[in-house]
Amino acid sequence: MRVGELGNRIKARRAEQGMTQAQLAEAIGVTRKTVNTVENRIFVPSAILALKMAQALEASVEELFFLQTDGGACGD
Amino acid sequence: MRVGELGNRIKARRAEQGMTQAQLAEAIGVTRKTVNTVENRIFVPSAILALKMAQALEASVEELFFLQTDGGACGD
DNA sequence: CCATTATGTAACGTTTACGTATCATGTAAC
DNA sequence: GTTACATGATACGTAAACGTTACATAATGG
Repeated sequence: MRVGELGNRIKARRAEQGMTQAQLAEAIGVTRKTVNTVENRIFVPSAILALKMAQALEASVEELFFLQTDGGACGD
Repeated sequence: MRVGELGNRIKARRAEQGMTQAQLAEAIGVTRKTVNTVENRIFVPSAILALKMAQALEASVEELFFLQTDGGACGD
């Protein structure tokens, strides 16, 4: 599975802010599953969700999410 | 209809860069319809598309897209 | 008037985001 | 061992993103 086009630094930013997945989910009005699956790159979030996550984690969208060429050799 | 949560400045940025919808679409690898419908807020783009559009238009995602409270009184 | 270009929009189909609910795992405290 | 918390992951369903194709419209220029 795995998305492969969109990388993110959600987990790291969350840790820096001392937030759990559940707290982040609550802060932006989605379920914990949504935070979890985006964080683990099961699916690509909408622009709205990306903006909200960035806002809640006090980062820019570009700091939190980034496109990746998906060369392949990168062990997850 | 209308999304109502996500505003954008795609048209203005496109004009500044002198790009048509078709050119922008080609630049980011989607159809013109996709550019058109996102620009006119028919639907919310994915984070990938938002990042690519921002990149192609030399803007940040936050410059190009923004959350709106949808108060209503704000004429587009 | 006719051709071209940029844009808006609609129908139809496939894929996928996201919610709800649930279970499994690892860790820490008791 | 069990209670609690944080995380990972699944099955199922609905709604929406996005592609393809096509047509309508305005603005421009021959």
